[in-house]
Amino acid sequence: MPHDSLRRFKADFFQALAHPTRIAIVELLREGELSAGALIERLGVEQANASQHLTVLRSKHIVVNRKVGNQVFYSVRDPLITEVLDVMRRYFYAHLTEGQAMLDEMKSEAVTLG
Amino acid sequence: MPHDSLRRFKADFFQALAHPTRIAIVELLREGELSAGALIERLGVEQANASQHLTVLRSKHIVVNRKVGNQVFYSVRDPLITEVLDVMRRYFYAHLTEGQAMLDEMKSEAVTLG
DNA sequence: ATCGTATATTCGAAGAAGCTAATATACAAT
DNA sequence: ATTGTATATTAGCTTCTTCGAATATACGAT
Repeated sequence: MPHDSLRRFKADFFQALAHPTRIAIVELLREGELSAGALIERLGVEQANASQHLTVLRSKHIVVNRKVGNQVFYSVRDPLITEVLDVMRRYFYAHLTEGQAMLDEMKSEAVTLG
Repeated sequence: MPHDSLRRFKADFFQALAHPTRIAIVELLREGELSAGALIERLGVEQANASQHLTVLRSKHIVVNRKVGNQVFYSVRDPLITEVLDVMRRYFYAHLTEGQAMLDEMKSEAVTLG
């Protein structure tokens, strides 16, 4: 099959986003960088677990980090990623009759994110 | 954590695309519907395997199918999905210094897909 | 040097996803 | 009714993912 290594690359990217916590991380970083600690607090998951998810996102170059003293600040590497999620938002919105509970969440999210 | 079921939904969607063969399927269906047989031939994978991947895409409503006699024709359900992949293409193109072999593939793919 | 805080890594268990081979279903044609 | 073709499903195995608990590293403060 041609284009195969390219498709592996694409699949890896999708795989990186294929977890609710990792989506939450990217969405939290929407407005700018946050420390690992701040992320963990907002995510409400185990420290080790969050760190593992950050490792996944880092390894696929979806987020980047910089160290400041004791802390590590994360941010999304490329605004295109946020844009991808925005296009997807339209998609999800168009098809959310397939899960009514989420529609309500979606509306309040719309208020938050504009 | 709020928005969580929505994020599960999104994650499921990404998960559905997190495999090279399934990406290939969606890309093959770009120009219109194809029978399962035609897909399998172009994919060059085991019949059962392709069928399983189609089941995954169907279960996440990414593709739909219609039966015609003996055959089953698949198509992408919503053009937005193709659009998502197009935005991603820009993303991949912007970051493909991380895998040089793919850049060449990408260029020939650009010829094919315009 | 020691202690505390922030973050990362490793390990082992549990579950999910993927593959192939085999079997099943559905329809067409004879 | 039987046979052939197209597609789907199941079973068993292997590999990948995720998690929490424990441990390690890095840095700052005392």
